[in-house]
This record gives sequence, C-alpha cells and structure tokens, in this order.
Amino acid sequence: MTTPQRVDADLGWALGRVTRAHLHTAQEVVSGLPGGPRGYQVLAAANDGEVSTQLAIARMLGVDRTVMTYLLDELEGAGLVERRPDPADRRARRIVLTAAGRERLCELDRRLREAEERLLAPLEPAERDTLRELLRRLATGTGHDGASACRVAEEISAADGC
Amino acid sequence: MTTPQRVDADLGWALGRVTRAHLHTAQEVVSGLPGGPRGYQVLAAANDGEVSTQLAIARMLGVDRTVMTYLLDELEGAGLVERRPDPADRRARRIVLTAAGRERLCELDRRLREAEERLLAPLEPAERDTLRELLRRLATGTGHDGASACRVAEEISAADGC
DNA sequence: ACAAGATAGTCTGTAAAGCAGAACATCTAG
DNA sequence: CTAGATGTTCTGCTTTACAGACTATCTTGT
Repeated sequence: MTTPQRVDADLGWALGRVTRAHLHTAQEVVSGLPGGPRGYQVLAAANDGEVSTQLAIARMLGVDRTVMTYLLDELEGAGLVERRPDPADRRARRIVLTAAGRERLCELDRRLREAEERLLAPLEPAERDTLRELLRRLATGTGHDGASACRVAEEISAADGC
Repeated sequence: MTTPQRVDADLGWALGRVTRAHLHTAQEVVSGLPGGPRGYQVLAAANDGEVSTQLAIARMLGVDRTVMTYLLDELEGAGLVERRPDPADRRARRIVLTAAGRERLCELDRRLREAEERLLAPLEPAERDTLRELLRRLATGTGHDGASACRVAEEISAADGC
C-alpha cells in the first residue's frame, strides 16, 4: 500500500486548474470572436498553412469533425475565413483566412500574449519559457532529442498518424 | 501588426492538448470509479484533510457546488466516502473516506502515477519533475520565493479567498 | 436577544455542447 | 470497375452543468 498523495501533487489537478484559468482568461480576451478561444485556435491553425483542411485542423485542435463544421460556419459568417475547394482533393475544403481574419488574428495574438504573461506571473521569466517549451514538446510529442515520441498525440486520437 | 504566431507556439493549445491527453489516460485508469477522474480528485482532496467540506473541495477542484452534490451522491453510493455533519458548523458536511475509499485511492494513486509517467515519456526524468513543479506552483499560485501570487486561483474563482 | 444578511447544501428546470450514426461525394486500391 | 476508405454535413439524442430558488444555519450589528 503506497502513501496516499496530496491533491496538489496530482498532475491532473494542476493541469486542470491551470488550463481552466487559461481558458477563463482567453474567454475574456477573445470575447466577441465566434467560437471563443477555440475560434482563435482555428484561425491560428488555418493561418500557418501546414494543415488547412477541416479535418486536419480538427485533429490538431482535438475537436470532433462535426463540431468543426459549425465552428467554421460561424467564423465564415463573421467573414474571418473562407472555405475553398482543395484543388488536389475535391472532397476536402481548404480553410483560408480573409484579410479581416488575419488582422483579427494578429490583434488577438498580441492580447493573448499579454494575458498569458499575467497568468504566468508567479513564475520567473526563465521558468515561463521552460514551461512553454516543455508543454509544447509534450503536445507535439517531441522528445528532448527531437525524436517524435508521440505519447500525447496517441492519447488524443488513436486514429492520428504518428 | 505583430508577427502571427504558429499554433504550436500557443500556450492554450499545448495546455489543452496535454490536459485532454491526461484526462483520456486517467479515464481509462479510473474506469468504474463514479465520477471518473474528478471522482478521484474528490477522494484525494477529501483525504488530505486540509479541506474537507463540500464547498471547499468544490472550489479546490474548480467545479460548481451543485455538481459536487451528485458527484458525492455517487461516491457515497459506492461506499467510498461518508458525509458527516461538521461539528463546528451544522450547515456543512465533512467528507471523509471510508476504509474502502482509502484503499481505492491508494490503488488509483499508484496506477495514475504509472500512467502519467507514460504520458510524460517524451521528457527526460528531470524535465518531468520540473514540469510537475512549475504546474503545481502555478495552480497553487505560489511564486518562486514561496510568495502567494495567486493568479490562477483568481482566474478560477473571483470569490476565492487568496 | 433579534433582525438582516451571508453561507452550506440541495433541488429543479433549462440550455448548450458534442457525439453517434447516417447520408453523400469523392478518392484509392485491387 | 468494384469495394472500401475518407472528407464533410446533417439529424437526433444524451450528457452535462449552470442559473436560480429553497431550507437550514451561521454571523454581525444593534
């Protein structure tokens, strides 16, 4: 029988709390944007071009493909993105930002950055960078040597290619 | 106009992905436990004694008090916790673990630890500890000098005492 | 001691959020 | 050319949890 852990030693607890806090902050920052914080993430994902079909974005963000549909409906309705037929695959739609979308994204980027720094205030600047980097590597499933370990990605979607 | 960020540089994106992955893993580990991963957290919170009334636990876990009611209904129904009148305040209930509850908690602690290590596999051991520590400090709102900066706690619930 | 307001817990209704499954179009492999 | 896989959308349903009201109790001020 192992020693019972304290709650505040629980990774899940800390993750949940920090994520919830971040979500709460982001909600205010992006207020008015269709889809809230996730709407922002869609814009960001669509903007960096690597992934641009609906399904690719959905997988990257961890949302269901049916959810993606109405998320994009709203963003498109707001004039921030366009659905264009993919020339290489006529089933798929490429999501591209409109000029307004790019502008909005930049604006939100800046404000989110500020808000995040406030959120990370209890940590020293170097520690903030460390945290960002560690989380980024976990989220992308990249080991310290650059190897793709892909744990997190696996957990998120077994169907995801690794 | 600032440079548009890549998605994988976004803290919210990384947090979301890692949290979702953790949740997914935890879901399997605690399968059968009423309330899922949150049920575990309730047990853990109740067990370390510091906070033991329903509302205190609810605030610590970031769940609504009305949710706490049925969460505890289920845990109590499973014979894992008991609601005892608080001798100091007859409005409040102290949540205490039964023998079965403590046993279950220890078991789950062990298995969750294992699962988390698998999740953190892409990081080196030292990095895993760093990540845990940084998240813990953020979640508790504790600065590097031990000062209570309380950013995250604020964001979670403005009503929370700091 | 008593009234007024705050707080702990519970209950009810309702709104939202998202998933399963089917439908349709298109791609890929054999 | 057929069979199965994949991208997107739509429908219906289940889950979920929040807002608000209600009861019981505590606290504070007079």
